[in-house]
Amino acid sequence: MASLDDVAREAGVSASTVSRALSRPSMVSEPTLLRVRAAAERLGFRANPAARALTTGRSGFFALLVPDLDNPFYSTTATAAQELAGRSGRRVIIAVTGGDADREAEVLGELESQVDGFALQSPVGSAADLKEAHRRKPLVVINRRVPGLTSFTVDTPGGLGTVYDRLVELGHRDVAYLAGPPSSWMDRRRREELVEHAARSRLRVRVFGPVRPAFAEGAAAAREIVDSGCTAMLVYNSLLLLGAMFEFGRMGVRVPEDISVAAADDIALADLPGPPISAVLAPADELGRAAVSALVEMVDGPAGTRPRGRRLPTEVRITDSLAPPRTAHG
Amino acid sequence: MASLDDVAREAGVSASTVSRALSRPSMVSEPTLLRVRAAAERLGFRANPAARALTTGRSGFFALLVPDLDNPFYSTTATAAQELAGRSGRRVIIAVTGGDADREAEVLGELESQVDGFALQSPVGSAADLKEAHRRKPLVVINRRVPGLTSFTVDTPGGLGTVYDRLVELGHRDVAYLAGPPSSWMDRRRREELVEHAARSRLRVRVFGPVRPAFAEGAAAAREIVDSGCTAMLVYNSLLLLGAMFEFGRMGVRVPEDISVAAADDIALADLPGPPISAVLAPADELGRAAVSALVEMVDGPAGTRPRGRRLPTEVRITDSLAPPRTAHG
DNA sequence: TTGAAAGCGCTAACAG
DNA sequence: CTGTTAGCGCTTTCAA
Repeated sequence: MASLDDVAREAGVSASTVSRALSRPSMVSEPTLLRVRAAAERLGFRANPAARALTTGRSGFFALLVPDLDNPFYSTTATAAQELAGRSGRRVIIAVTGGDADREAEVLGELESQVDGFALQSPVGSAADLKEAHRRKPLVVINRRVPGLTSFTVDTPGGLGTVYDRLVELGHRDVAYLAGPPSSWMDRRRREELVEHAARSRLRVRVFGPVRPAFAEGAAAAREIVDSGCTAMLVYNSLLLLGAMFEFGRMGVRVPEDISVAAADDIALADLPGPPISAVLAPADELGRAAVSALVEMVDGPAGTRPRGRRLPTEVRITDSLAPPRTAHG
Repeated sequence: MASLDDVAREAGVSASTVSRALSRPSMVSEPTLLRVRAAAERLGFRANPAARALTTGRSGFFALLVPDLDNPFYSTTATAAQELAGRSGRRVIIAVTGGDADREAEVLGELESQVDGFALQSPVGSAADLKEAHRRKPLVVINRRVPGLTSFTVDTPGGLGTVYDRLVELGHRDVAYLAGPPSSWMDRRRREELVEHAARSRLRVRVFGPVRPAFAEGAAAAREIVDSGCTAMLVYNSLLLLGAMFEFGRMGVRVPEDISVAAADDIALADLPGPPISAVLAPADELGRAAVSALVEMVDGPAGTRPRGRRLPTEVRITDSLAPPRTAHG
């Protein structure tokens, strides 16, 4: 593997000139620049990242902590984050925490010296712990709002509100909500919104779950929800909804004739054949990109830079998967 | 952040002694060891990975290249690989290639100087390119067999054979195979097996697809398969099968009364309510762990060590999702 | 068993 | 604009 010195020799300049030419081209004269580049090219030079990290104190890595990779919402965020980071020559280390607070803290500690910043997807640790971690390294939070930290969330509760309104309009009174993991900040927010809506309308909401956001869990909950007599079902995420609808199919329960359905995100719901399903569309990829941009700002900007977080808007897709309740037909 | 020197001062020894105590404890006397450990503990010392990498030439990172993270088979492999690597203080960098050969090569190049070895999940590059990459860094292949490289595969074709046999026994003659991505080596192997089986029995096999292994694609293919008159359906993976069954539910097609089904892996099929579904169970997590162990061997062993690859056995689960064809009933 | 010293490959003052 | 000089924090001979 060619080193900086090899390139310097090849180009007939000093090592520092090569270093400058390659990382701050504007500090070098045109002809030198070209000569260095040519030499580097010829030798197939690639800067040793460890050496660079040692001098600069920056590794070029960001860590993205995710509860799991099976949830397509997370894997979408992760893929997008990685893609954007790659454009500026950085890499994203994805670490799976299992949604466990201890594991999360552990990973944070282990990675602290290896990365330039952290993005935490739906972290479960206490706000105090997260802020403490942020004192040591730039850190942004995804899918949860932590005062004092740059947070990126999606306005899913607002979107759900729109869906509730539509259900009221259609004449539903008994609505099921199939809840996601209890440790999820977003699920809490969604339930709050739901309770609020229920309070100011004739809507009765029955909460089912909480469950892990997996296909099989949605399927497992389907019968109970149907038996409860609810005429509409809102679901924590699309994976659960698909699972529930899968079971509806086997049970002979029809959508929307027998039950109206909508989910809180639409990963995997897209491109489904047949009539589209109502959903609150959350830009999972946008979330990943926003987190990375913020981290880049924090790392490149003056120390202590703390970019504003954002709440990304959702798109509410209301389709014929919402219909008047059976009893309302007569 | 405390450095080795800080610990040395705190413990009243030299930096080299601290280094030895922490990485090769047997080279240090008992009392010194204890003193050093205590000092390190007190200061919360963590070795700077960049410095260590610079001297040793090893980063402690492995790279795992995966086509995508949405496929639960891959995310399972990745999670297991990461978990096992963590136990020996190593990390796995997951890089998403999109199943694109150019991207795969690019990532291989970019990461070459950052990692100690590569694990390639279902790589699409030519065997020559993979071998070339292996000359530069330890490399193992998952889900594809490349002569001359340590490869870990699963005997899914063999498992599928068992399923075919059962279908023949039950009296099926027209079987559908919903194929996965054409670039997939495993899909090719499965189709070969299928053709072979068809040749030596009365089984007629119709191939549908190829499709991306996604839920929606399975759903999209369902109608065509039913309309084809096939009485049984084998599917590239469980995600596709779930999608197809989802659509069957909406169409009123019953399993197994109207069509028998089985899939080539069972991620996401497990824990489903109702009667279990026939599947060739592939140990995705075992694959990830095998790859990491092999890499560890290669890195720790003498240069040029090349552990034997393995073909992991599958478990064939045959259930009532396979039944005699409708026409056979009379 | 321990310490001193050199050096991994790069960047960043500091002169010139 | 370019070269010289010091390290970054660790591991590893080599001597003691």
